[in-house]
Amino acid sequence: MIERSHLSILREIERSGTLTAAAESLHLTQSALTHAIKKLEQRATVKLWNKEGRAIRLTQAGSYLLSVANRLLPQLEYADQVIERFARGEKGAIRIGMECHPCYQWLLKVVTPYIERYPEVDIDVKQQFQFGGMKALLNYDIDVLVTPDPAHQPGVTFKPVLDYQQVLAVSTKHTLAKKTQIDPKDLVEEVLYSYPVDIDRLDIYSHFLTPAHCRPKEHKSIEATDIMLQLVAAGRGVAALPHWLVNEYADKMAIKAVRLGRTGVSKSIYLGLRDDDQGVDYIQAFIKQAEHLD
Amino acid sequence: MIERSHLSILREIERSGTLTAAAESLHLTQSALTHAIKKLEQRATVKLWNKEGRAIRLTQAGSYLLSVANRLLPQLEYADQVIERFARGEKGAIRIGMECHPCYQWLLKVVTPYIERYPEVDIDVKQQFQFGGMKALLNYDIDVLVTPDPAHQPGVTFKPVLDYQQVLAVSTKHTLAKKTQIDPKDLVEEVLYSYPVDIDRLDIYSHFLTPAHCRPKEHKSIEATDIMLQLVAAGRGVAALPHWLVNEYADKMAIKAVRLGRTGVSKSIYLGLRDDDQGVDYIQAFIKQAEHLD
DNA sequence: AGTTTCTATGAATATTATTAATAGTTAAAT
DNA sequence: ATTTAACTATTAATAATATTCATAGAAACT
Repeated sequence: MIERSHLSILREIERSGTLTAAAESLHLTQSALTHAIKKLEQRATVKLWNKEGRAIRLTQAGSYLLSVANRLLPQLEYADQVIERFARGEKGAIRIGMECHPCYQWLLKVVTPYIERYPEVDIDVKQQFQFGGMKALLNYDIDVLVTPDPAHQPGVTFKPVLDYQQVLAVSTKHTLAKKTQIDPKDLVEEVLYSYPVDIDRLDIYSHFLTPAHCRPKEHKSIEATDIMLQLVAAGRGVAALPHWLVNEYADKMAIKAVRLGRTGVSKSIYLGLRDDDQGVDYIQAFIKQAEHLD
Repeated sequence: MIERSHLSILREIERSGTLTAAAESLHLTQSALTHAIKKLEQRATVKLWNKEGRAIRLTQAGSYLLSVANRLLPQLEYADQVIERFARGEKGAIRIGMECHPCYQWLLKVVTPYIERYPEVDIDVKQQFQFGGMKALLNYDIDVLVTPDPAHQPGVTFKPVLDYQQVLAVSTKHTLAKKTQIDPKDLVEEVLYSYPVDIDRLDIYSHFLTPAHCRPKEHKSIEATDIMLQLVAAGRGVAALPHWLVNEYADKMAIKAVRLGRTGVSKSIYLGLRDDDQGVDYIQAFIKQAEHLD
């Protein structure tokens, strides 16, 4: 069994030419090195060096092993380095699962500064899960779950990272644009756009319309935020979205954000992660980055 | 420092799924394995596995190391095999130095059966040495020296492998072809062909002409045996060569071998090798092959 | 609940690696 | 030819490491 130490010895003896010098740079005594090569040759039952006086010269078998050493040692040394970076929490991968459509815009603001500080951490964002975000997390398909609905579950911890108001995005020319607040009944004659998710997971229903027993004239779902807001700007309908998202688009499009109800609809975004990963540096750093972004 | 054993552990745990089973196939107790992975993780200060109940699952760092294991272990295992073959004397290389021009034909007859029995041994034949064959041997430029002149030197041993008569090759139409033996004075009117080496290393001089104070009318040197014998067949001259070599060509060409002097000129070919290599199986086998070829 | 299977742990032991001390070689220097 | 300095080998002692034993604690299965 060729061990790493054997390869190191081969390489170092060849590099330095004498056992004494090689022992020195291997942080061994000359005696230890002599013992080591003796044992190696005995176990392999093959001579690796011919000793001529004090000169030492590789046999054919030794030359072969030296070539193995020169090929494999650098790879092992690189692996050491990589593991060290893992250990220092510098290296890794975060697979982020998104269970919250508009959060993508927000996530970008977290990720952008993060990847500058942790260039060795790979970021991967997934938006589709076969059995829901929580399952994906528990099944190690993702490492961080971005969601507005924290579900309690042993082994997973959620942290709120963003509080915001859900507002109604309307065209600046829309009659509702003049109001300071929207009442549920204001929407009964409107076309409402939303992302394609279940109605009971839409806050505009669960926290606003349904309690008031109202519903919009029509409800259309659409995936892309840009297009949704284009349609809103064109007066084709309204959409309930985070205020920061609407404000961002308000510069470029003829849209406006109006508060929902008298007190507004408050929401939070949570990051969920496995307790396993609590101690992982670069994940901690990611959470921190997200928390300090209000 | 990632050791080979660590990589083996990584791979085996992943392969078998449980520590107990992995320990078994690593020829360890479960306890030893548990201790080993604990120590590994401690030294690297990085978790390589997450234990969930009795299930075990690689962390990112662990997955990385596993990929290293899958890449490097096969190479180490192959190296083990190669070293074993070296140890059994099956594998190696013989660099043969030729100091004897006509011996090349003879060498072929040794090498041909040899390489069938030792397919893993590389054969290399060198004909030119900067400082002579002995120096080449001592300097590890060659491993075996084929020579008619064994020179005593500590560290090198010569073995005779072929005894033969040096004969005169003449055209079948030549007047000398009718003689049963050649006298030195027969050559004073002849053109003598030889290989391009020093005259004092040519037996026809040292053992035949010079003792009789004779010399040929003309002496021409030529490298290629075939062409030399073509010229002899054409009656352009005569050449002193081993009898077996002349006999071999006598089938195809109009040449004949005639004994030199009353008793003939006897020669031997020797194989020289370093005492170092005395114990090397495949070299021993080569010598044997050469010896049993008379 | 009981049983089996797996993992973790501490202490004892066995194995292996390393050293110190020293003698023996070799090559170079005088 | 002797001396010196540098290197290698060897033995016995010691240190470091790996492995086991015995056992307890979890988790999965019946």
